[in-house]
Amino acid sequence: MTNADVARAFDEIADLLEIKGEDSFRVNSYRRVARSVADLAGEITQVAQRGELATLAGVGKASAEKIQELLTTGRIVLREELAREVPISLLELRNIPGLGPKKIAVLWKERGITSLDDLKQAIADGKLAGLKGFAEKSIQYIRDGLEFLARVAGRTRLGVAWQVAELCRENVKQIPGVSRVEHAGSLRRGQETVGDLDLLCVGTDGAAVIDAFTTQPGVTRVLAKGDTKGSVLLEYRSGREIQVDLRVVPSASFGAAWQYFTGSKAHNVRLREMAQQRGWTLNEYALSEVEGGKVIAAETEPDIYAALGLPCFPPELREDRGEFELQKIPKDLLTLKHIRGDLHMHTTASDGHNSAEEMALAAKALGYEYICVTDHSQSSAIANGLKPDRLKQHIEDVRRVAKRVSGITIWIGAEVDILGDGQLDYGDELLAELDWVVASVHTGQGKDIDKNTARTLAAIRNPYVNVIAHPTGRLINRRDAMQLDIETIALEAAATGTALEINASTYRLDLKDQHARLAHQRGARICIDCDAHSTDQFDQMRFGVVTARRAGLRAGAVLNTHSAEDIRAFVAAKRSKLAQRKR
DNA sequence: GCCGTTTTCGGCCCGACTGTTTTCAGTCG
Repeated sequence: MTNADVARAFDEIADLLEIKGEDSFRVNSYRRVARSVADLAGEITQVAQRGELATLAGVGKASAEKIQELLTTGRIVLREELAREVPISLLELRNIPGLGPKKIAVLWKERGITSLDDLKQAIADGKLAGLKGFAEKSIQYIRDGLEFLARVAGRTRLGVAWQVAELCRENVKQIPGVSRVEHAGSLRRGQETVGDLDLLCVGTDGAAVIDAFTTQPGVTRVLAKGDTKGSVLLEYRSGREIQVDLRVVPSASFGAAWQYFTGSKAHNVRLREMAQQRGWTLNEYALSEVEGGKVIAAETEPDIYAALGLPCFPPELREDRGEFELQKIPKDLLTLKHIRGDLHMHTTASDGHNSAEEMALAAKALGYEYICVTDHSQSSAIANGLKPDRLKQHIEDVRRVAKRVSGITIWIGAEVDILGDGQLDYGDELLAELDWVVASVHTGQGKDIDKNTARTLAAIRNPYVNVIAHPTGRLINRRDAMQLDIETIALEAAATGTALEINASTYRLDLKDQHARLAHQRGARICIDCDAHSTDQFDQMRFGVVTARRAGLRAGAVLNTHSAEDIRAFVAAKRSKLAQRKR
């Protein structure tokens, strides 16, 4: 049973209670438990074994018992009782924009609708006529929503969302009277996927700005349009749409609005509670006194946080995952500027699109001090992996490039497959000729957590392996992470002097934020790499950095913020240490 | 259902927009 399974069960209970019309505070407490478990870096099963369930935020005695019940029996009696009262298939309807628990309850109780198909049929048959709260416009809205669901499945990857948001920002900047435009929402917080895009702007004539916004190229539907807020569906690629919201706010309250719309929701709830304790209220316009409405702070985010006695949290940390316990934000929290090189990339020798020289020149142009070329090993046949003789030739080729290109250190390494039994795809003698070795699992990711963990541990113990790349192997929106005991892996990585990667490809972002945080806490060094297959993919480093910031990593914790000398020393230390151990 | 340097009971964040409303409920973020 995974953390996600447990979280889903609690979310379902919350959904069912909500449709049933249960007290919203009770509903919220189940959602809180779901989020707490989903955010957990370790395994919920292990927390349960240690008897520490009730120490999780939002988990009290009753919830702890239900988690335990789920882990031992595979079911929660309350959930099954609810499922007997409320058809579980009703939950599908929650994905339709505009349908919340109340309206779903009406559809169910008044018309016997229990599923998406029921709903489509009822609309087609005109059965919703005369239903309270469902006039013609609402029905059309639901019709559109059903279509939207069919077209847009799920959340958009950060990398894609970022590009669309930048385009949108440029469009809004061009609107007359607009003096400032910023990203907000989960995009600004650097979440790995985003549901919609939030933009914030200062403009002289709100209605005119929203008017221009809702008629920009690519808009397929206007969801809302007022004097200060507009919401549209934007087609950014044929058949792919994303919702974009724009708010127009006064410059004097920009900070309050930016803070508010950046979220996260949970972070803001905590903040407003703190305001309340001081007799203040916080909304998107200002932090102000409840009595009389005197404004305490509004213009900038730091003003607002400072008034509440808090440091101005970087957006990436605003998730209510413990940031409020921080006294101050470390000055050296990782930024893109700290990154001095990239140690995982591919060239035309395997499945990349550029030569080693082209990659080196592109990296040099970014100001990098070093790179390592790491093409695929022989088992990755689809990726044109190198057999030993080809690798030997490749080593010579890259060494020649290294001599030819000045101003950047060019190392030769390999991304070596970790085979099913934990053995590596090249023998130690060949690995010893490389400057740096990336090891990763590409095939046979099974369901057995112990097996997966043992396989990776075996690779970590090889004296030549310097980093485990994309440790869980997930592909966002495509393939789940392989079950892995990250804590054990991190401890062994720390003990052996092996780094764990944050793969910055926006398909991966692996380790993810919470895993990176745990790995760092257990002493493992983190290395952030783009896994670039072409020169333009170096720009994904920003997303790796954002992920590291969400993990709270300071520059020093990340290996490739250090000098080339330090990297060499890191490699040498492991080789000599494990060689001694063998003796 | 959770939680507590004002509390073990009584609270639990806030506003815009929409549609169907004669004054507001529901949804959303």
